[in-house]
Amino acid sequence: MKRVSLKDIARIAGVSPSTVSFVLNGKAKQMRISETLASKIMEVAKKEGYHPNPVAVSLRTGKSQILGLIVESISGNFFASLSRIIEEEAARFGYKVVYTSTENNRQKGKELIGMLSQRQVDGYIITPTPGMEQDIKELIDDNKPVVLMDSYFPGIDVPHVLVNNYEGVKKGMGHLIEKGYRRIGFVTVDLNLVQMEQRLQAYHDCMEQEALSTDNLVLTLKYEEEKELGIQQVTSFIQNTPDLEAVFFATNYLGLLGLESIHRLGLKLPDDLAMICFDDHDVFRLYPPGITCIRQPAEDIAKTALELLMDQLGKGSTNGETKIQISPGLVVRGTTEYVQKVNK
Amino acid sequence: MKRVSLKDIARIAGVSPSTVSFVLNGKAKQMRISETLASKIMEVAKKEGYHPNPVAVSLRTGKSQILGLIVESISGNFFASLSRIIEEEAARFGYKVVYTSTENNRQKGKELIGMLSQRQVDGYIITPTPGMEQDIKELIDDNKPVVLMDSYFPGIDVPHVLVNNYEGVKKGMGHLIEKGYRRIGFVTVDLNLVQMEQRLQAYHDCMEQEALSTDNLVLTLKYEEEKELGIQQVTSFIQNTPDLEAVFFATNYLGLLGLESIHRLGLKLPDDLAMICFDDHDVFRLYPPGITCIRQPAEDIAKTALELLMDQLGKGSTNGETKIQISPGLVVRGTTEYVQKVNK
DNA sequence: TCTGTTGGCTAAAACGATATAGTAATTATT
DNA sequence: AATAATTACTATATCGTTTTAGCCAACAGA
Repeated sequence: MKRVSLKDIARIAGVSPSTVSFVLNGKAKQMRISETLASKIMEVAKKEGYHPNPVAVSLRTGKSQILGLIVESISGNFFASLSRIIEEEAARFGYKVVYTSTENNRQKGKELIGMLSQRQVDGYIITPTPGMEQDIKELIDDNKPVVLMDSYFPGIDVPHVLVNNYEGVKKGMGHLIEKGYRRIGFVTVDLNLVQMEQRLQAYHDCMEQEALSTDNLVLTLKYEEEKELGIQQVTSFIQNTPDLEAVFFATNYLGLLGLESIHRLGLKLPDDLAMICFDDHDVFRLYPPGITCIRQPAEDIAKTALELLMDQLGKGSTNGETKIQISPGLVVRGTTEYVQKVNK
Repeated sequence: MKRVSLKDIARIAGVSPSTVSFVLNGKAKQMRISETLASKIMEVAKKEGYHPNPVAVSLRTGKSQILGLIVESISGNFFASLSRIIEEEAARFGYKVVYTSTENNRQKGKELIGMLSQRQVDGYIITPTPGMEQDIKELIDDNKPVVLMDSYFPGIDVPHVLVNNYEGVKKGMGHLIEKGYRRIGFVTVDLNLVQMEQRLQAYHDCMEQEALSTDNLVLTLKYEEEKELGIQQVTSFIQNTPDLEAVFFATNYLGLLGLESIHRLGLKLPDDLAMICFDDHDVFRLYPPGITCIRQPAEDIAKTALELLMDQLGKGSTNGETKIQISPGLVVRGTTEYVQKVNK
């Protein structure tokens, strides 16, 4: 059951290791190895069940055929499906994917560094968190192929793909307003990331456009906070905001907190309160009456991210564009379907 | 920004690479390198920011310090938390973890082989699916360290850790019966795995013990089936089973199907039907009135699995036992709390 | 003085591949 | 006929480590 090495099959075929290497790497004619010998070598290799040792290849070539995927959280089905698609796509290009998540070990950016510093990967797909800016800068200074997903840093020039956050919120707000809601609250988090800013900005713009006040209608939670504390803050926000008709949650995590809060307050969706959330979640589909949300097209994002990375790795279909925003979809469910509100 | 190699720091320190290697691997006194030289080398290494190239180490030693984790599905929070804990624990022993899931590429067992065949990992933690038996046999014949998680093959002698499925169902059934439910259905899947058999067996035993019939009360879905088809089957099962009072779902995936079915039938939990599920899920906690379930102690399972693996890798706290079953917990939520039923 | 031991290090061969620079034999060019 | 060019391969260095076997002093024993 011993692994056969290239040397082994060279010995068996009665040729030199170099020859075997050339043949097996498809450089047979380029190195003008005769057809007969080439096919003989192929045969031997197949018969002996030869598989190159990727570690040796990696050491020699400096390439690992591995991509590093750094997500915020492996659980959460947005990232889960992202990962799955990326894995599939990467496989088509002959790459494997290794995952790390920043949420797990709370050192966030630092865990990333650990991963980065071993430099074995050929490219990075990263969903950035605030602490990472410096590390990412280092990566690109180092000429490592990097693609940012789901967010980006305005200060650094690096390829990225994310959903059009502004458009997403605008769609959601348009829907709420069309349904007759006017007193619309917005719950967000103090994450210093562009996508969060864009979402909030879109909210403000939409409200302003309708000449609606946003005073005391925005709740900003702290990122590093306990879940329970978040729930309490949302609860009191809902409770203490007069005439609140609808709440827009800026992330699905916030939406889940909101669900707990609403549950505790004994409010009925959407009769007592309408809700909409940026980003979908299993729970939103199942939790009656279904939570209306802005859905990020995971498949598009993942595929695009991989394309951008492959471009950098020289396997690209280079269409040139490196900063891509993808249109999100509005998924209307029960929490915005209270008919009475329309006529109010 | 170039990587510094061991050779570099040897040159800088004015010694041979061997000496550096010895010092850096803590073999200084064993190889009787003088204290002064040793500390000088350490200093240089630190100053130059030396990190050994894991690829080279791996090639030379044949060890990668990487563990392969093969789960059924990366999404699903049972596996998500398993992975997280395993990653943490592995780090304490100096191992990294790479994930693969069998669900993603539907070739299941075959995807595994791809992973296995590259043999770069030092050990395997696997949640087995039916097709894998042969592959796992090969692994252990090959003397690779393997631990099975969440299930095992009675035919092969390999360390494993899983929840005590029999006990789990028994707990759940005991709870239902205590609450007064008698017409209890059981929804399972035709997966040919011990844990599924044990769950079903426990159900039958419990019913028999109470002298209750199980005729037409068991629904077995096909594993490879479309989700929608599953929902339809569960729906018609619930609809066509007279006097059905409660349903025990054998996995959380089935429970989710059940939830959809119940939702579509417009039944109210637990008034119209009680439900309990093996294995917890985010949705079960949030979906009103909360789904009662049997919870697998993910942390215990993960830690134990890693211990078993470390035993095989010679870093063990070897207590000898290699086949471990862990007691599950009963999490009572709203779906089994319909007070009227008790007095029925 | 010669041999034996020990201390303190280094040379060099792996690990399994790839890629550059040859080499020997044949064929083409002038 | 002598040189150049081509064909069909091979020798060898290299990637960055680890590890076995040695080497050279210095010192001890006889």
